[in-house]
Amino acid sequence: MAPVPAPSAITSTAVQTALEIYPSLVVKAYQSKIKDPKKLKAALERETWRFEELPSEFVDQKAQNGGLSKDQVERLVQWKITHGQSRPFLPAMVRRNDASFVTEQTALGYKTLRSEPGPPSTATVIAALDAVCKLSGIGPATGTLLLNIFDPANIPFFQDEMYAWLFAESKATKLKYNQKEYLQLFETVRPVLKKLGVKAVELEKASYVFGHMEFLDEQERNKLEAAFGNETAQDDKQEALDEEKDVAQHTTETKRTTPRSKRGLEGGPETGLNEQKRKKIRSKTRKQ
DNA sequence: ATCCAGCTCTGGTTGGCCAA
DNA sequence: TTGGCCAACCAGAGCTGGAT
Repeated sequence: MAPVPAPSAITSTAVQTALEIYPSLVVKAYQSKIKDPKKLKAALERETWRFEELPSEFVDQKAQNGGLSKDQVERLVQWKITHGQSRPFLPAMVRRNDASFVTEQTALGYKTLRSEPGPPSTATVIAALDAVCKLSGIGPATGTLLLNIFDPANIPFFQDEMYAWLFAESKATKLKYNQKEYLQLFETVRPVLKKLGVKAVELEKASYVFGHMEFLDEQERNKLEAAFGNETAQDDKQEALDEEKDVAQHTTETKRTTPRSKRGLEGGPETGLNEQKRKKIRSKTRKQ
């Protein structure tokens, strides 16, 4: 299989082909990791909900300057951990948030995005991300998913597959899923979206296909390879190098992983280290 | 062969700690 | 006070092995 072209060398043909392949690839990817038929069905329903039903039901909420409901956020988190790496504790953490606080903070994040006409600047995205990351269980990775619901055209979801494709050289390095890494991704994706005239959510799906090519059948593989062949690589490679230099400069200016303002917001008898440690001890005792 | 309890694996989020 | 690093923590899915 031919290697996936670099982001600066990718063509809209390749992205469109990946988008055509995406629905069947998702089914195969889910089948590979979910053995229970009922859970598989639920996961595929969530997949449809996230990309088709939620955007339409969110139209009204957006028009009323509203945020996401707690139920919607919980379901998105559930989708995220099925779609990507399993993080079973995340739903429980998100569940701890007060329903009104969830709507409040997502609305605040969206208000920040709305304050700027056109595609949001890096500073605006950081500010919006800070707002949604005030929620328990929502870090930069999940936070970008919430922002992506508001602006699927310009704000990419921090997805493993996308990062791996954008920064192929970083494969050996373990992702920290912090704001710094997301800003790297954001800055790199922006020119690609502009050049190809595609939405961030479409590039998200395409990169998922690029990251799971082991699930392609022969026909799909050939189709994608043919699409890769359309690339105009030479001119773009220098551009890619220049972009990478720019990104390196930007990342030296980024902020801390977790906003300090968020620290200490948690509390109460059900949260915090002591409770976690008690649970750990209980768990260990049970195992003995 | 089947069932089921217990074990292991997983990595994003959080908060403690230290340096500047 | 802020930034950066890093270990602790979470619990469901899948796996394993003993019991029937």
